[in-house]
Formats: sequence, C-alpha cells, structure tokens
Amino acid sequence: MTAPPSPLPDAPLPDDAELLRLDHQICFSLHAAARAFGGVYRDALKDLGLTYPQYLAMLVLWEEPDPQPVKAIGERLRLDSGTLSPLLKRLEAAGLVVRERSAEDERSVVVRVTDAGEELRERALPVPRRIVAASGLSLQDAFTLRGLLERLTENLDASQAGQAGER
Amino acid sequence: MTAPPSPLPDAPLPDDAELLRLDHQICFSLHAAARAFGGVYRDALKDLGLTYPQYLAMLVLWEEPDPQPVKAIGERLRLDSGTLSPLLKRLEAAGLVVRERSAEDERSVVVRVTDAGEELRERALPVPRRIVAASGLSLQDAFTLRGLLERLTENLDASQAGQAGER
DNA sequence: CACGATTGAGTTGTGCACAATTCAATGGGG
DNA sequence: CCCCATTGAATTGTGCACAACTCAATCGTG
Repeated sequence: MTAPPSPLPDAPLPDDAELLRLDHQICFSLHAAARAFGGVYRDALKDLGLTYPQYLAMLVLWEEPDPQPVKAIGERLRLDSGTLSPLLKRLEAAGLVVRERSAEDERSVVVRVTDAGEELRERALPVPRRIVAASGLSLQDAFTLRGLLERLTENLDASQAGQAGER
Repeated sequence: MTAPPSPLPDAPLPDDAELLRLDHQICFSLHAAARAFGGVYRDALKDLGLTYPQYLAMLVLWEEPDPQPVKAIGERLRLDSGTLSPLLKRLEAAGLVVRERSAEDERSVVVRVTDAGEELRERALPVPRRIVAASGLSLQDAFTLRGLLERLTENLDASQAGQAGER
C-alpha cells in the first residue's frame, strides 16, 4: 500500500544505472538461491526417490490425514493442473499415493497417501534438518528472509494481477 | 488460511517440529518468490519476445562490447551447456546473436550480439524499472534480501560440494 | 612426437512450469 | 426444465534445468 513515489524531488536518487544493477543482482540472486536449494534437496531426497516438487506435494498430503483434492494441493503449492497432473501420476506410479474420483463431485479427483507413502514419511523426517544445516542461516536470519520473500511475492502477485485482468 | 502455530512469546522453543515447519516455509517462500518473479518478467518481456532466462543471457552479453564464449556466459549464470546451448540457439534463430567457433580455440564458441540484439537493448531499458516497482521493496529491504540470498546460496553450494565429490 | 587426459559444446532423456485447449460434471437463470 | 456458463482435471506444446553421454580440439607428459 505504502508506495513512496518520490518523497524527495532531488533526493540522493540512485540513478537509473544503479537501480537497474541492483535489480539485476536481486533477480540473479533469487534465481541462484532457488536453484542452489534445488540442488541440496536433490541430494537429500535422492535416497527417497523423490524430486523436490514431489517432496513439496507429499508434505502437503502428509499435513492432513484425509485425502485432498488436486485443486487444494494446487492452491497450496500455487501450481496448476498442467504441472500437478503428471507429477501426481508419477507419485501414483511410485505407489506413494492413489488418485480417485470424488463421490460427491465427479469432476474432482482426491489424492490419498498409501501405506508406502506413510512409511516414506518416516524416512523423510531427517531431511529438513539437513537442509537447515546446509542453509547455515540463524533462526533470526531465516525469519527475516522468509518475511521479505513473502512480502516480495505478495507485491509481485498483486502487480501482476493488476497488470492482467483488472476489473 | 495459514494459522501461525504458536504466537505465544513464552514458548518460542524451536523444537524439531518448529524447525521443520520453518524450513518448509522458507523453501516454499523461495520457490514461490522465484516463480512470482518469473511471472512478472514474463509480462514485462512479452513484447520483446524474450523469456526470463533469455533476458538474463542477453544482460550478460550486453554488459560487454566483445563477443563472449559460451563457457563465460555459463559461469556468469551458473548454467551448463545443456541449458545454454538450446537457449542460445533460440536467440540466434531470433536474430539477436550469432555463434561462431573461436579462431584461437576451435573447441570454444563465442556469442556476438547482432545489430538487432543491440536495438532490442534499447527497448529493454525500461524493463528493470517495472520490476523494481512491482517488487515494492525499499532499497534498504532490497539490499538486505540480496545479502541474505547470496549468503544462503554460498552456504548451500558449499554444503553440496562437500557432500558430493570430495576426494 | 605420440598418446592419454582434459576441456568445451552439443545431444539425449527426465522432470518441472505454464499457456492454451479439451472435456465432462456441475450449477444457475430464463 | 433446459440451456449455457463455470469449474476441475487432463492434455498438448514450448521452454528451462540438470544428469549423463558423445565428440572433437587441446594440452601435458613421457
């Protein structure tokens, strides 16, 4: 909401080149950090036979005892069916989940974790510890980072929404 | 929505479950932020006919007047030839760059920006401004974020390197 | 000089992300 | 009640990311 447009007309305005440079470095850093995270998760999850996005999907499913509709998983992970459908099919092929049409609404497909999927959960428990250790951030920094990232995402999403449909 | 687990200031003890939750939210946030960034760039770059990674590659090429070897671009972006080769081929097909074998080292391929590529640079100038605006972060926050991300990436990379080859 | 190791691009195969489309099930308004 | 807009999944097509591999050019050492 608070968008400081230009409080100081002749402020120590970082000139264009400076702004652009900073921007580039942030998108670079974010890109690099996301991929570095992916690499560490790749190593940590190799033994479990999961990819990072598959792991995220399993986390969502493990969170609740009841089967969850594909729609709900997509909203949680901010992914659409084009990404989730094949991913869930691979999880089903691995025997970790089953997908079945909902009885109440035949359009909906609910995903249930199998016994094998629950067993995998046990083996996945030590994973986050490894990641936290690898990140090397203090709790304080982690909180700061998470807060900034969430604010950033919120802003970016709002900006994009305003850009597209709009009313 | 997401109900913060324990807002009690009295029991901030980060037991395992707490740590794991935090970790998950950070990887979630990072993932989400990276994709939100991608979405905003997608909009901003649509008119230029560039994808976000293609834009990053062009930024590297625009930075220096001389043609740059594929190797150097890959080191700058932390991408390997498996990703860069097809990407650069698409940029070449779009007429923005040309790739030619280096005279000194026949193994190396250098990438040169064409006149059309230089013209595109002019049209790309306003893009970063839009991104900075969309991010809605103050300069202060942007610096903090960049610092945390770089430290995070460094730690993750180091951890992964120690994990893998190592003798 | 010769030969084996290394280097730099490229190719292949798998999986993620997203736009656009398809299709059946559902639900609301005339 | 019927038609039609909406919804939820899935499919198709493009592009990125990475591992594993191929192949030619280069380098180093005997």
